[in-house]
Parts: sequence; C-alpha cells; structure tokens
Amino acid sequence: MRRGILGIVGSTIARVERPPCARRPISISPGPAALRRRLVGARVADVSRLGKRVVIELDGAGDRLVLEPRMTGLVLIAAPPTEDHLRLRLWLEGGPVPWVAYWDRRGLGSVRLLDPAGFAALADPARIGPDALGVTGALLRARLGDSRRPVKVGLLDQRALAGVGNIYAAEALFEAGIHPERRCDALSPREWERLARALRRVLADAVLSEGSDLGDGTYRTALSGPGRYQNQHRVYGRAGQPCPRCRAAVERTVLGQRATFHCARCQPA
DNA sequence: CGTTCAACCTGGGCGC
DNA sequence: TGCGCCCAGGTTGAAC
Repeated sequence: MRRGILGIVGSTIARVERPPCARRPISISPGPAALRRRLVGARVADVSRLGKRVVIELDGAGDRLVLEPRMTGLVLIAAPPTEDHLRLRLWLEGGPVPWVAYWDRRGLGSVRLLDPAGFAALADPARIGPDALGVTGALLRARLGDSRRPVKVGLLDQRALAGVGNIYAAEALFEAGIHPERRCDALSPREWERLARALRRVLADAVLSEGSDLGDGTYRTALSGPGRYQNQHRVYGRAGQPCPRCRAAVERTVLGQRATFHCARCQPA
C-alpha cells in the first residue's frame, strides 16, 4: 500500500473530501473542521509505514496522517471497488496524482491525524515491536523465545513483531517447516533462524506481488487492481488440497480464534 | 500469563 | 428467490 501511493510525495493537499454515503462512519480524527484546517495547504513530505499502518507524513508542524486498514481498508489512487464505502479523499495539486483515498467496506479501520507527540505514543517500542521485513533469528528469539504461546499466535502479536498478518504467518511457518502450534519456548535457535529467513522471503515476495487477493474483492492495490501473491500461497486457504511439497492434504485448524493452515507432514508437531 | 469470548462492521458463498 | 449460517489480510478489553 505504501509503495502504491509513493507518487503523492511532493504534492500539496488542496481539498479534503469526506464522501457522505458511507453507512456507519469509520473512526476519523480529528473532526471535519480541524482535519481540513490542518491538512489543506500541507505538502506530503513522505509516505512511510508503522507495522500495518500507512503513514502520510506532512511538512510544517510534522503532523502525520495514519491509515489503519484492519480487515478491508484500502489506500487508493484509482477508482475504488464501489463508491459507497469511500471514507476519505484528499485532492492534491502539484504532482502526478489527482487524489489519494481511503476506502473501507467493513469499516473496522481508522484514520488519525497525529501531531509528533501523538505519533511518538503510537510508535512507542512498548506498544509496537520491530518491523518484520528485516527480522533476524536472534531478534525473533529475543522477542518471543520465552513465550509459552503457540508460535503462530506469537507471530501475530504486533507488540512482539510488527507487520505479520494471518496469511503470511501461515505461509512463513510452512516455508520454515514449523508447526503453527509449536510453543515459542520450545523452538531452537536454528528454527528461529529458519523462521526469520522464511518471514523475510514471504513478506518480500508478497510486497513485490502487491499482496493477496482472497477472491472476494476485499483487497485491491493502490491502482485498484488485484494483488498477485495469492498465486503463491502454499497453504493459506488451501484446506484439503495437496501440499506442494509432499502432496499430503493441507489441514485447516483454528488457533487463537484465527484460521490456520499447515501440512502435518512437512510441519511436524 | 495464556486463552476465550464479544464487539466493532459489511458482504460473498453456501445449503436448504 | 430468500433466509440463515459461516467465513473473511484485525484489534481491543473483559472474564476465566
């Protein structure tokens, strides 16, 4: 998502549009007047990321617009899937992109404009772990090695490690040959190393492929096209289908209230 | 500390 | 066709 809207860097926000037709309003703060006052005229200095959140950095006071898409939020610079769940659109000038928008069907996500102090609180290392894209075996072990939780539950804990979601936790564990229910404190340094390598590879490939389209139209790229990483899923969403490595049937279980997929033969308990 | 549950929401797919 | 159910890239707080 971040890479998809890098073209807005350098543009100036000319108008803030809050489309009226969204059913239940999502959480947008501050209110319309303050949002407009602080955004209009501001220049986009950069687009960054804080775990799963997209951060539009503004020059001047150092305010940041933090987009948290949760399940169905999209950050778009092209036609949204439908008009009715468009939540916020920033009209731009001085650059190649006419506008950037936040769209969210289920509306579980949020948009927050934070001053430097507010953002610092959000980025507090006590509240969010180091980013998963550059994770190492030693880092994983330091963050999770003493936990008695199942390793897949640990991977999804954003305080321990930021950025891993349900699809990529399952895919990385398969890639590393580690059963999702293995207790964190039972993993060897070698296994943490394998898992770190698998995470880096899965996440980097997923970024290059612009994410996973689950087939229900939930996810789109910034240009409103489908992601392509679903074509590389080895276990996620493939219950009953043959494991790509050993042909045994992929199993679906529930762990920490989330669907989990693994191959019992390639990922022994 | 770890697990479970409910809540926040909409909509697609399925069986009947 | 309609309806009831299950499911979905997530997070939070309360209860056990």
